[in-house]
Amino acid sequence: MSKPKGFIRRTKQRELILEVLKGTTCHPTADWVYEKVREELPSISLGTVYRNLRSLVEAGEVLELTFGSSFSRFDGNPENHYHFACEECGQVSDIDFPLQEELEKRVEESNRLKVHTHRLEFYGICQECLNKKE
Amino acid sequence: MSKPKGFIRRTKQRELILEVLKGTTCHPTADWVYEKVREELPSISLGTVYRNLRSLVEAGEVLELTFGSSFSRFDGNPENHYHFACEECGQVSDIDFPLQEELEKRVEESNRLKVHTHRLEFYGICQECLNKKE
DNA sequence: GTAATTGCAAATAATTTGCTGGGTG
DNA sequence: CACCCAGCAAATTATTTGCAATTAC
Repeated sequence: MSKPKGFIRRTKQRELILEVLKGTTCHPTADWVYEKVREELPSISLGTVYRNLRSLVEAGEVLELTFGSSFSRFDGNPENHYHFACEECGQVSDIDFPLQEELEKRVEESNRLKVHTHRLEFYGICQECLNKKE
Repeated sequence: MSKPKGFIRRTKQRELILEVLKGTTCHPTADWVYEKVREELPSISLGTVYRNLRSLVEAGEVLELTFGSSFSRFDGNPENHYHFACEECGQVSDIDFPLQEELEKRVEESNRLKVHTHRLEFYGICQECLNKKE
């Protein structure tokens, strides 16, 4: 019991991946990281990059942001509103929360860009799953 | 030039898809919509569902939310912070904006659930792309 | 030594696309 | 009757996984 359960061994590959991530302000895709690390360590495989990114995210050392189109969910209400995603059962539900229009204005003021819309969502455990747990 | 450019023809398939979406509070995946519409119209194909969802989103009649894992971007900073995604060039950048911790509390209070974290991002045109346009 | 980790390649999973015939405006 | 759109299947894209060899601790 000396090693914590999710013990992560330190390898050249993992160190390089983390170094690349810490050393860039762009928010790279897995593939970009792969190409970058390959400059140092040409033999690394894409699978290794994916596996390490996953474990780094699980270890809380790296943030993952999902964009793009996969695993989309659709909502018949086209007005902007906010969502809650349960980390336990995967359900996504609308939440009753007023639209924060002023956030967009504040972002436009402090950063020089044009905001069209924003997306806000919360992650946690839904009521049903909370009930099941006790 | 009488018809608007992105003219959308009305078909049985599209009507059914929209009806299914408007008639549910869950936030279905494309596949769920497919199964549901198939109860009415067994001959519909999954490709048609995808194509229609896409055009409905483009027409602004439906919201698309992306969850899950595809097209992830990674961030070496594991602290929660907010992002801006440029709809023109696709770049994702950090924005300088204070963390709104109190949002989580407010959601927990008005809805009975446990919030672990939240995600807030803004979409629009970045400064560089704005400059290019004029 | 042993268990985590690697590289490689094949497998998945969600979504998109080419084609050809059919239905809408 | 032109052209958008359907169905079908094959193609893409991002990501995951099985396996045998390797390496960190």
